[in-house]
Amino acid sequence: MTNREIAAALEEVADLLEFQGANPFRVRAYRNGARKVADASQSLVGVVESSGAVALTEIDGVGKDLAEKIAELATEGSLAMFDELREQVPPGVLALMRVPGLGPKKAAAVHKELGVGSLDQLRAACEAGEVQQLKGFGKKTEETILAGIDLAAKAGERIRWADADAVVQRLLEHMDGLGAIKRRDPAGSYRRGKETVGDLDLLVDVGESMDPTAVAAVMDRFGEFEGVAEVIARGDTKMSLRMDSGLQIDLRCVPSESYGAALQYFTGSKEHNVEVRGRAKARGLKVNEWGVFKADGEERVAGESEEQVYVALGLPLFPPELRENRQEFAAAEAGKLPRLIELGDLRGDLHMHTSATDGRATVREMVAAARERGLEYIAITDHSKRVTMAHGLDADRLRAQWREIDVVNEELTSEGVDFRVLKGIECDILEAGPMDLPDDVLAEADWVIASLHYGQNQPRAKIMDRLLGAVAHPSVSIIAHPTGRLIGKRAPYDVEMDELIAACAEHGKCLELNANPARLDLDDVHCAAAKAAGVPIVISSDAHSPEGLDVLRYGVLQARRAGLTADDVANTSAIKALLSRVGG
DNA sequence: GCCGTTTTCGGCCCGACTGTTTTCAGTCG
Repeated sequence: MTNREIAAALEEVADLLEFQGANPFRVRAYRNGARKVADASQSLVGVVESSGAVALTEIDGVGKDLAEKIAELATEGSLAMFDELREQVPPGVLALMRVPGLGPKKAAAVHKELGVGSLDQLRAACEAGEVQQLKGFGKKTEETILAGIDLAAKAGERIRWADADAVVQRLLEHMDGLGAIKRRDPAGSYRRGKETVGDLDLLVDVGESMDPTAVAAVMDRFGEFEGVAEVIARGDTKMSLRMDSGLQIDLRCVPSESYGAALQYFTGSKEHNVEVRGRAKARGLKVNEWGVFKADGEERVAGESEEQVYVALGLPLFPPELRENRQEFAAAEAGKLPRLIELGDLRGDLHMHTSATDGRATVREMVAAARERGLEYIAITDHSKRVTMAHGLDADRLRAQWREIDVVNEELTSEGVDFRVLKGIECDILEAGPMDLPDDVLAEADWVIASLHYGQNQPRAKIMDRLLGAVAHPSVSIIAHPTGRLIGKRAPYDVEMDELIAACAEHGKCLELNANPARLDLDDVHCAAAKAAGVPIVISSDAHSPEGLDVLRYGVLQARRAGLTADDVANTSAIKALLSRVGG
């Protein structure tokens, strides 16, 4: 089983236990375990095979029990306790808990009292007016549930960060200019730069005192945002909207003295905050969204700025991208919190296409676009001939393009421009294993990307043969979009990432972090694993047009989540250093 | 189910909002 599959199983165990009314802390332990498994950079099957179940207890939050259950999943592919739980809880009941407003208690009630075991039955029971008769339920609750059933399909659907960003920018533009707003920041998983975002949070500083008039003005303006379908809730400080698209946006208004605490709190992650609060408690302090307080009284120790909040707890101001309770607390204690890479650190872009294949611009136009964006070098890497739909290049057309690149480089040199174009190719790894172009052609290239576009559904052994063969090829510099996943659309191909990373380390090859917002491949966990193995990451745009270069920032955000510094990313180097570091 | 700078037992983050309630449970983040 993959780590992801093991994590999904543990997560479902937690759901089932929660439905049964189990000890909430036991439920939390399973959820926490699921997250740790999903975040693990090594394949846990491999860990269990080489070191046994006991090695898993090294993972923080995994004790003897969970270690044995994870090992059982890893070696057997199933878990006896999981199967028993599934027998006790009818299938379909878990879907009930995904209806907004229906948590484990209410879901259990409708199941126990009314025999409801599916969304269809729940709808029927609501429409028959049976649900409002239950103790603790009423007419309003029934209506909420009925509306929630329709939302259940959409709910849980996360949007890409880049799409969330578009909404955020529109929202900020809509809100800005209102005098009642002193400061404002989008928070939540958007601020942490997660590759997908479930809902949006906007935090607003309404001034020294929570002037009700100011709050009302902010909330009124918020409610007038274009595309609002409904106001879900509106209280004294908090308001929630649902957009036509189904996206939920939460607004929180806080006084200036609490703004930093609120920003810290609403940025999350939940797991990071649990740790923060636990640490506060150990220091005799209490943290909530209003500030840091002495545990025994009302005295506020911090709250105005986020930095003050962390400092009061003896912690550094963590970059939002690292706030996942993965390694950040340990790194901070060791004084090894990384200085994360920034967009300005990138000096080149090593993956892009031109109109010779499926791109829209010429080599010269791509050079101009890259120079406008402050880059010092690019590699032109069009598709190879196997990619017939894109009119991929054969050896002759490729060599013709390289002659053109020679001319462009000579022009740049004669104009005194410090910019260089590398002669590259995105060469397919054919279904049977070999590269799509002859070795002597690849040997002439400055930069060879190896990619897998066909036979993506092959079994793991075959996929790995192809990838490892490419890594060992003397002319190959890098594996592009190593898992092939498209976020929310296409599953990754069956890659044993540990093995691929180890091979890259052995042969001195790079792995790509493809910055296309639909790909972001490698993901943050795998990037961190590559870093740990000393494998350089290359952040690439895979641009098919001049504007396509602008996606680099999404890749940088993902790299930051992985804890990457400029040194971990090869294309932060000047051209000479790059080529001496990673061949070509 | 996990964990230990007062602990191997007894804790485990904290508050807003809603609805069904006259003081609180459930849900959400």
